[in-house]
Amino acid sequence: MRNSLADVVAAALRVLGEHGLEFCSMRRVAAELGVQPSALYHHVPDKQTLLALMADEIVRGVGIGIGDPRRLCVDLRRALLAVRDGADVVATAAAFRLGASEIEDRLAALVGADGARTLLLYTFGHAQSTQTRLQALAFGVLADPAPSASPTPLGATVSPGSPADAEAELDASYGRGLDIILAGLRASSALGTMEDSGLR
Amino acid sequence: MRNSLADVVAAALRVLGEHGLEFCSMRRVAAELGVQPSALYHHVPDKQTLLALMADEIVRGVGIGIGDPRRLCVDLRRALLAVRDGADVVATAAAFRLGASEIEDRLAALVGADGARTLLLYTFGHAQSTQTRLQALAFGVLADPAPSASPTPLGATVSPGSPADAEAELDASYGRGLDIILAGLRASSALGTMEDSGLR
DNA sequence: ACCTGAACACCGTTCAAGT
DNA sequence: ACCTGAACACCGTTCAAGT
Repeated sequence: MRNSLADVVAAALRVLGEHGLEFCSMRRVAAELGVQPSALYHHVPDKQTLLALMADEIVRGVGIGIGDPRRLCVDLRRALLAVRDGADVVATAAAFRLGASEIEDRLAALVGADGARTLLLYTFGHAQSTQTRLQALAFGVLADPAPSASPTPLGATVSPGSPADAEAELDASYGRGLDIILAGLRASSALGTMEDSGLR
Repeated sequence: MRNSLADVVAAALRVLGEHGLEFCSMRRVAAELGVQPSALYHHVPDKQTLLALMADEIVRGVGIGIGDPRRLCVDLRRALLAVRDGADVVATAAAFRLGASEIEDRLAALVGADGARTLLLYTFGHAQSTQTRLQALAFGVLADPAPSASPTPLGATVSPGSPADAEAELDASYGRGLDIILAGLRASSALGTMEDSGLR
């Protein structure tokens, strides 16, 4: 045997990390393996399936042994941001396989199905926004050298300041939104609407 | 003159509605106008810009004269779901132009910047999930004729039941998540953390 | 089991040239 | 101002054939 399915997924993640989702084509993954494009179809039925396997790998081991919903979300976000365009890959795959994820089940056990869904969608959306924004910043697309009437970016309450601490502000922004949702879950469970658990 | 920018955007929205985002290529939009692909580049610098203009059109007029954050979100969701793949188009464009949207500004005036961001990301994410899911249902991909150990779909607390009322359950699912976030905003503003307004 | 080689039906974008 | 025609450098996927 020459390449296994795991080799293909690993190569795809390498291409993703080095070139981004836009250039993570079947042909480039094949080239990364030193193989013809058609060879990939021996391991995987189509590109969508390969992306789903990559998503599984990206979130593998997230929140193991974490019983606190807030820390679980923060850990998921960390995993999404750890690889280039990771949030996009996982969010797209999750849109098809929603409910099939282990993370959602664990979150649902802590805060209920509605709370889990709300937390996950928020976490995916914010992580996607974060990666898009940081990448644009790195490319200088959002250089914004006119500090006069700059529109307030989503997630930044004040002006972005130096490019380096934009990430810190995005982290804080995520945390504040997370706290809003968790406060809402506490309020709802206090009203007896939800199964109350894990919200101390 | 033969075609205006507005004609191009209108044609693109027609292609989107009839064939979906996957097949909404520059070449197909050109064919819809009876024109060569290269002709589009007289009106628009690239495809990304065209998608952004389509997004603007999809959300145009959303929440006009609506002072209640909940109704504003519901109205936005209605607009996203009104056109095929509308949530995808708007969410992708919004990821680049976050904060530049009028809707976000209006929402921010009602519930603060953090609340606005949280509500928007949740609304985009849930609408994307809804459209993906309903389309898969229509194609029979999620036919799921084995009612035994079916995994619980994200957004469905119970089994999907008949295909027709899946949409109603998704609407209700969206509403419950929305109420969680709004309850969190009320709790936070009661703590004096947020500027309190519009949350009665 | 894993891969090659060749093909099919597409993409986005550029650019000289036409009217 | 708006468009054509032709080209460039790509896509995902299929399929017979090789080892």
